[in-house]
Amino acid sequence: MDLSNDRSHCCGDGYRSISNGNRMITEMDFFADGNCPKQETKLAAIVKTEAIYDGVGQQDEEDVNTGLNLLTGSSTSSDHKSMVEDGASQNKAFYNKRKKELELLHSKINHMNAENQRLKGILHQVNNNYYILQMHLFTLMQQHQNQNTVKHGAVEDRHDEGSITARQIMDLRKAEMGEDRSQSEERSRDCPISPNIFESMEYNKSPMISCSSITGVVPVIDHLKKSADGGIRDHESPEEAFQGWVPNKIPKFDTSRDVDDEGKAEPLSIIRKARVSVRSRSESSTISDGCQWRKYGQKLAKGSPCPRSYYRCTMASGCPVRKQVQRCAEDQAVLITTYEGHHNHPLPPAAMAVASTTSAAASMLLSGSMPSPDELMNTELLAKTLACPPGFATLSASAPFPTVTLDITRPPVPNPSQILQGHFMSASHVSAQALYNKAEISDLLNPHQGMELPQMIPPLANSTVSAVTAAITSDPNFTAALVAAVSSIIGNVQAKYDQLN
DNA sequence: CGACTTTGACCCGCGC
DNA sequence: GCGCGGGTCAAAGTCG
Repeated sequence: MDLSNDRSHCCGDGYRSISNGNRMITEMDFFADGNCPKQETKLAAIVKTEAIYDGVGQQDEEDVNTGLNLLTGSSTSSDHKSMVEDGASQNKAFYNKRKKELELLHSKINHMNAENQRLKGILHQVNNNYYILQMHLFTLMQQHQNQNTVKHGAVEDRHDEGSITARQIMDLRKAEMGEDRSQSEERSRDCPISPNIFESMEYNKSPMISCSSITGVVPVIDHLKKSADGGIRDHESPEEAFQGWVPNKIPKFDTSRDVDDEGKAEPLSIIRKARVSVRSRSESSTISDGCQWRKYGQKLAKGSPCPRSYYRCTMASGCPVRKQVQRCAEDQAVLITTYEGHHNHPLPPAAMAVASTTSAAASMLLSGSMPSPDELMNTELLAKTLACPPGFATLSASAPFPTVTLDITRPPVPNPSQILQGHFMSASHVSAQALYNKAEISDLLNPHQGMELPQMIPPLANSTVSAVTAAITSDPNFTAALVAAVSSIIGNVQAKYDQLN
């Protein structure tokens, strides 16, 4: 570019930019100050910087090396000095190039951060909508239940509808016992189920220990509860939000959690105390359910020669989940493991397999989508619902809390895939037969794997059980299956909602 | 030495 | 009010 013919630009603002497609060429006119050097330096002072437009568009405004000697005003400098300055100019050009690349990356990072923030906003919005829907659902269910209580009374209502929710059970008992508000609060641990409902229950024939764990479904219901209260309370920490196991001493000091504004017992509080008991045959003292447990106590329960062990989950500090392990008095080969509470941490796949089983059983009890307990006791529809053999699942009310017992010590049924599906993926779409087949193969390859795993599947050997668990947890569809299972549980609530409308 | 188990003591709810 | 039983705590013991 011949600047000799461009003097008209020299005394302007000193800068001139030429846009050329995606390339921005900037010229800097060092003669702009009006103090034009002599004619022999007319070739000096051309500065070109090139910046690549990245869409965001930042024009370079930086110190640049002119590559020329602007100070001497003479072309008679020594050759040595010229060589040194040439090297310096190359270094500076390299530095400038790196700096531009850094700025380009910085620009891209900013762009990605902006996108990340946008996605976070969308996620937040979706979550909010989800919580609002949950709140609406629970409010409708509560209104519906209150109307039925006023019109018909809880007992008649139960028969009229052919179904009963956990809340209805609890309210029924309160109505029968005539509890006042303070009593309700003080007796937050009381059995919510009327004893006469379950007088003929199978529990009396096969004693079970009184504690258990529900993982998976309870957080959802807990959230319903919180939503109905107008959202998560400000004072609630994340740990409190996930609180599942309520130690005996805590309700005494914090019964407000279970009592609403009207002083009625919180309908869903009992849900957190629902329990799932698993009866299985095991030689070891405990069953391996994928979680880490720490024993914190042992008692010799009255009426049983076998001590009862108490464990707490140690996979995360403050995890409220407890389990009790006790051998059956009648058949000491049977190990009864009872879970209560829900984990406040992610579960490993192996634990999720068991958790999904207990969750499915608990959801049948707690979601209200099942027939009345009377029907349940007589026809064991729960077992049918869970695709399990007769006698697999029973509902207990003799214990202080509603308890579902999954008896997996029963004789085999013709279709093992049905058992698999009922035990592990009661609500999933995973092909149980495929899992069974995979398990059989795995069993042949590794017959002694995981001998301490729970005997979840009577028709299969212990090693096969572990193989099944491994097969499930290694299955690429496992996550999808879990999602389907949880969706099904939530779907039970949705079905109830649809039924009410 | 830390993690875990054992075990007696303690707390609390409930029935009498 | 008292005793019983279930559940939990915490110090002591055990193990790797």
